[in-house]
Amino acid sequence: MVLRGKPVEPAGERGASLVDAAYGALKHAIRESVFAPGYQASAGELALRLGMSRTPVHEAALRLQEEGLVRILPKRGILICALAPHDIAEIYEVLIAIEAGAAELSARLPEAARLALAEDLDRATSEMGRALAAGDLAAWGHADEAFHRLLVERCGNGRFARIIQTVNDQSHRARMLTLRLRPRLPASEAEHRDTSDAIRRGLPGLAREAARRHRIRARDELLPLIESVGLRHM
Amino acid sequence: MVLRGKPVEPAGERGASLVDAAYGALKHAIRESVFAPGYQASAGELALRLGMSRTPVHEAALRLQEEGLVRILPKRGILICALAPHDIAEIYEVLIAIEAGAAELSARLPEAARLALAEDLDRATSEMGRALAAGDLAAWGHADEAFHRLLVERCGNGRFARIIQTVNDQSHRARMLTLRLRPRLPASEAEHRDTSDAIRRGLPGLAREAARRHRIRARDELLPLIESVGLRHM
DNA sequence: CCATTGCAGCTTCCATGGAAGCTGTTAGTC
DNA sequence: GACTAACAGCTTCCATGGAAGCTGCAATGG
Repeated sequence: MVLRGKPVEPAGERGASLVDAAYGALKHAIRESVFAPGYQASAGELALRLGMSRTPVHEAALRLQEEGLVRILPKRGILICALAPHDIAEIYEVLIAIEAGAAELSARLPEAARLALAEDLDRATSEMGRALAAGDLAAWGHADEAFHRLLVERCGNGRFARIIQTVNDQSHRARMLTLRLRPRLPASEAEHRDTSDAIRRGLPGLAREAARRHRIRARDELLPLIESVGLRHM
Repeated sequence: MVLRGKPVEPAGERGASLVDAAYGALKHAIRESVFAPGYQASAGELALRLGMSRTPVHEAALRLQEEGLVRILPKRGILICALAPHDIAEIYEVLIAIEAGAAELSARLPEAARLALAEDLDRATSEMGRALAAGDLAAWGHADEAFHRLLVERCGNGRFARIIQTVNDQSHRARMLTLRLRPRLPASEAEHRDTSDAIRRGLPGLAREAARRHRIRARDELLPLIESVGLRHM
């Protein structure tokens, strides 16, 4: 067995279970492209890097496979999955459907929760504006991510949050790549305000349409870009 | 270790892997209520029933936990998850959002695929009518299930199909229970026709709204029923 | 030169046993 | 009688080793 890289960060030991540690470390490594897509690892090698035996690594790989981040090739190894443009298109469809639903649900929350949520959403949107003015793309990305995460995590439907979490894990690498490609970043801000306003005012239909339009526009802007750049996988 | 029941069917051996066999057998057993919700099993007991060792059972349990069918309680055992009315509400929100998206996508398919799909959808709907006339509730349920499965499996987005598969696995037991409770089964038929017609004619907006209305009505009819019957979990 | 076969080296798959943790009960103490 | 502590019996968690399978290369036969 040959080690082809540096040891992977053991990732904070938060879950006390070795499986959780391996899961977190591997997921982090994949998200941050420590392992490039297409890389084929073996459980033994990863176990050595993480300082544990093969069993917890294998179980973590099963969880990651369930989420679509890796594929376990029987008797051959663990393959880091690549994303094709087609996958990005599918993922956007999921975002459109679920976030629209989440916005609608949010607009039906009790008034106090609605107002607090709209407040927090606006805070994230303002942060995007500041980051854009400062030319800080990374900060803009984080604030945008915060907005969308708030929307699904506070809408009251845990299954929505879970679904979004899964596709976000898959598409995180793509987002990092495309952040630099996108024109018209400012347009997002106005659409975010439309969404949070509708939530604040308790208008489910309007909130749903605003969230929907936002994601549809982003998709229609991004997909051609990806195709034109000729990214076959990422 | 005490055996509290008959052996579980080994379930067809389709995957050649013991993990797949265990996964299929356990999932089937849960869906068909061989294991009641709240039942707490141990990996050792299940392994004995399935005629294999604890490892593949444990790995199957991990997959089932990822899908929300069981919870693995550290050092205590495998708990079959129960569904509360709140979960049914969440699941219906997912169905509303995803199936509406699937209907829209289906209406955007190339004409040949659209026509073939609409044809198959109508066949399932007709089967529902026949079953209802014959008073065969089980057959009605199967045909209804076929309609909704066709809709998401043929829309072209594999992630939609996967999400629906997951929530269906969770809610299958509830569906079996509530089939007997529902009034106005015939209403479903007309709404199914609305959806398939819009798909046939290639009208995405109409298809989306038809699918959406159908699931919303079913939810608004079903949830109060469940609450009134006082089902705490199922 | 090309096709086939055999083999070496890798991998996962699965069984098994020891370690450690949780729960409920029982014995002991105030 | 009420409360605490220890323990027995259960469980999962994790390490490890043997078995079996896949791949690519080298040797062999045409």
